[in-house]
Amino acid sequence: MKVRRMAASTSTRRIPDDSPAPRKIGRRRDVDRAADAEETRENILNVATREFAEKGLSGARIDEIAEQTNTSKRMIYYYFSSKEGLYRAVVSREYGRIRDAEAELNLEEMPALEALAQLIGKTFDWHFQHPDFVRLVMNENIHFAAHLDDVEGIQERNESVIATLNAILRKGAREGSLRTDIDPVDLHMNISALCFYTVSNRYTFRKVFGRDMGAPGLAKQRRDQVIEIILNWCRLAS
Amino acid sequence: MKVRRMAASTSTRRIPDDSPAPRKIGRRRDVDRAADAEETRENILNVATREFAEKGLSGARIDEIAEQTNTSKRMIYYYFSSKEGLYRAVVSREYGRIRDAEAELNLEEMPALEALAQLIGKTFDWHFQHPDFVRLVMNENIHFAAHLDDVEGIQERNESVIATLNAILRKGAREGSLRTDIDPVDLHMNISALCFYTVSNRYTFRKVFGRDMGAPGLAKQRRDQVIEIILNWCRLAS
Amino acid sequence: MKVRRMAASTSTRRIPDDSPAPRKIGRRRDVDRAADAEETRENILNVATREFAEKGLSGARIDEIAEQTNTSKRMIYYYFSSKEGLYRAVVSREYGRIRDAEAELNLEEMPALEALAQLIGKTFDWHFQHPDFVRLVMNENIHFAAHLDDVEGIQERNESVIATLNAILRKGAREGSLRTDIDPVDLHMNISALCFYTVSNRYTFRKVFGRDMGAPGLAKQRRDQVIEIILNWCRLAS
Amino acid sequence: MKVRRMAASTSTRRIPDDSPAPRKIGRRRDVDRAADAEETRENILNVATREFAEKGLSGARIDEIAEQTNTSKRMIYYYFSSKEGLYRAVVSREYGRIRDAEAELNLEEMPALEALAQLIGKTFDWHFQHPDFVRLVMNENIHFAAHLDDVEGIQERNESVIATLNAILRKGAREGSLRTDIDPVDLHMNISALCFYTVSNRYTFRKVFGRDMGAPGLAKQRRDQVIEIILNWCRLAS
DNA sequence: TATGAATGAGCCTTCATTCAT
DNA sequence: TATGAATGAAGGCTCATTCAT
Repeated sequence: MKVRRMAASTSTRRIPDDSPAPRKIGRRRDVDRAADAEETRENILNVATREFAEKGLSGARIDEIAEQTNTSKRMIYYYFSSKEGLYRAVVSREYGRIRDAEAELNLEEMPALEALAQLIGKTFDWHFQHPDFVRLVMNENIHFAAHLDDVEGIQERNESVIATLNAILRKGAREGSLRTDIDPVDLHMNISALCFYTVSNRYTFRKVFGRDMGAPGLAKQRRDQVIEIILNWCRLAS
Repeated sequence: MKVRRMAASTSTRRIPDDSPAPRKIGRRRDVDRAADAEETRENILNVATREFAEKGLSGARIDEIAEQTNTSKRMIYYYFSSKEGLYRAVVSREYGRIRDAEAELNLEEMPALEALAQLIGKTFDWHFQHPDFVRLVMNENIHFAAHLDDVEGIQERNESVIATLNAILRKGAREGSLRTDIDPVDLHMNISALCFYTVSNRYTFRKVFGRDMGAPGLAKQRRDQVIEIILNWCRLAS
Repeated sequence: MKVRRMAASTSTRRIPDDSPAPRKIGRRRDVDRAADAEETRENILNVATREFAEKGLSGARIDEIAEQTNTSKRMIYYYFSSKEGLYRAVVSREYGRIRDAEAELNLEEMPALEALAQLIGKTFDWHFQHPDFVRLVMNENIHFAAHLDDVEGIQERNESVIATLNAILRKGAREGSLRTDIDPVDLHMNISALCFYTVSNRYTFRKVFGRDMGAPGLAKQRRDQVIEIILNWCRLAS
Repeated sequence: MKVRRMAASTSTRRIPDDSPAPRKIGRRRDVDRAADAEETRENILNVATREFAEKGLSGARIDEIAEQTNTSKRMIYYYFSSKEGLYRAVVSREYGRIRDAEAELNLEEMPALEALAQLIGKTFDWHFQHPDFVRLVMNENIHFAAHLDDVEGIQERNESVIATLNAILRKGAREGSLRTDIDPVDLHMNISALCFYTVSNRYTFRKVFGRDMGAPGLAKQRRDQVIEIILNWCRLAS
């Protein structure tokens, strides 16, 4: 006997992002179980990432997550033990994905100013393309970052940005193009602030000031402005 | 008040802020009912502001709010109709409180650069002293600012900052101290971003980079830095 | 401080009937208090009759009744003590209104068959014009007529119909126009059944059989048919 | 079952009817789960039918229904989504049960008058034995038949009565025993009215006229009278 | 590994009723 | 008499989680 399906009415304000769409593929027969298991886990995580990003930890519903999944609710508990466990896994994975972008930039070969500009631009783009990550970070701050404890290697991984910025700053010092009294963590903080806010506060800012920072047209301008602000701050007045 | 006791008080990570503590005062006899009613409303709003800021819309519990109140759960519905109605009232009031600070500054009498510096500092201080507001704004963005529609006069009130900034920019132009190609909304956006992020992302930033942007010692330095960054951006290179 | 008014959204399927519309008249100053009191009572009863007829005893809301009244909720309790007390007063008054119509007919001067036809027609019309009464009677039967105990003189008043029918039957016997083996209570029961059902089961019958017994056009035909059925039953085959 | 105990069992005026008593049987081991599910559904429906018939939609309490059930309140929502959903299912099922009785009668083989008499008698008996159905129909009319929309095949199923009556009328025409100007829907309406009213208005009629139409002794007489009235109406005067 | 059925605890909300002025 | 504020009790409904197969 089928129970009437609830209206579900998921939010209509979905904004586009690059999260991989949860695939509803059929079971393959010629692949071993382990692959299936990994696939199931990924499938659950993808769906959960969206839900948690959109509704927050307490707003998300296990039932709704399960429904969008290839598998059943039971599997969520099998793999992640609890709602919070799933949330933690989502946050953990999302944090793990950050900071892979800078590696591709070959910053060492550029002058410091250009390297810095490139890095800022890349950071801006990354935030802009990952609103779900931004939302998850907001959620984490609302929960006082309580679920960030056991994310393996999170500090190490993030320290690579600081190292990169430090290298740029030192090269700028050698070149005489950048100030020498700038702390790399401060630098990262300010870059982050300008990039993060553009995505995180998009909705309230639009309602209050009538300007949509996420509108495609404005994004390019905003990107340039962020670069300009940071560069103006770091540049050595000549 | 005989309310069912909740499972556990989860609010162990409270950070201090300046929200007025809900007063548990006795009934005054020489004051008419209307005053009591207003007092009851205020009392509920104060408690609810804390709870919603700390747990979010779906995370907050009406029972827990009622328990910290002078009145009963029933009165919450009497005055605010629903949980969302209460949340809306909280957000509305909180947004109404912003932008009262700048008026005290007498910016007109200062040179543009100093006026701008003062305004930035004031904005920084305001965010720093109102973490609950910052958290509520984060919540609103998570909900796509869905509850900001009927906040009366929200745009008008906030436009006053833009007007103030515009006045400063024009005076700076006359003085020859500030660039003439800066849009006041952009200016506000960047000031906000740097101030807001300092409070909003405090917890994740501390976990990931080991630096507590909200620590009393660092706040002063951060304040100066934000001023410096914005000023460097706006200042006319001489 | 005004509490936001609820949507109220009262049913839109109201069918027209002749219940006196609750008057929202201003207070008259030259009339004594007693008259005002009686007026208030009447006002409340009129509103309550509608609400109870439309929603039933448990479906009706004291708040909604009070809102449509000239006075406040407190007055309902002042005059009627409780929701059930109000319901009882409504039922009582409604039952008191029935059986006033036949008196106007001057049945004594007609031949039995015509008198009977007139009485049936009048009964049909009365039901047709008082759907709220019909609905209240349905409600009472759902509650096993538990609130009909203390309606003063209810039996006496209703016995007058039986007496009238008895008179007609006896005249019919003398005339040789009506059967002599018909019990007046049975007769009333059958007349009532045919008239009552036309109004009471209007909605389900329409949904199930596609025919609206309450449609203006059909009512006249139905009236004639009811008369025909009863007359055919009572008439002495000649 | 550990459900909060309700204030008082108000169901002291229960009248006997033939609804199947909710079975409190133990779990069978050799039957698959699906059967249990169906059983649970049936169990809930049986209890709910009684409660809704007795108290109406708004008067019935989900808690009280759950308490009389083999399962918990939660399961009611699992299977029926809401109180109204449960009510709808009850009404739907109850309407689905009607009109199964006539099939057993072999009316085709009888003369028209006898067939009609048998059908009326059967209809009377059916109403008499299903007071809960009658009460539910009263409730539905109080709600303007709002919940009868999605009862699948309700019109088709009920049209079979009309078809049966039509067949009888045509045979009567051929035989010269019945009038030819009688509409089958009208015929059904009048039969229904007399049968329905006998059950539906039992309680008010008893209070007002002192005669209990549902008393075992009177029922037989009433049955015959209803047959007589309809037959007298339809019979071709010879 | 997988799934439909089941559950206890508790959450949001409503209602008839009363109080203070 | 009249009114806005207040209330206890309970009512409908939801959620994360587990069980039986």
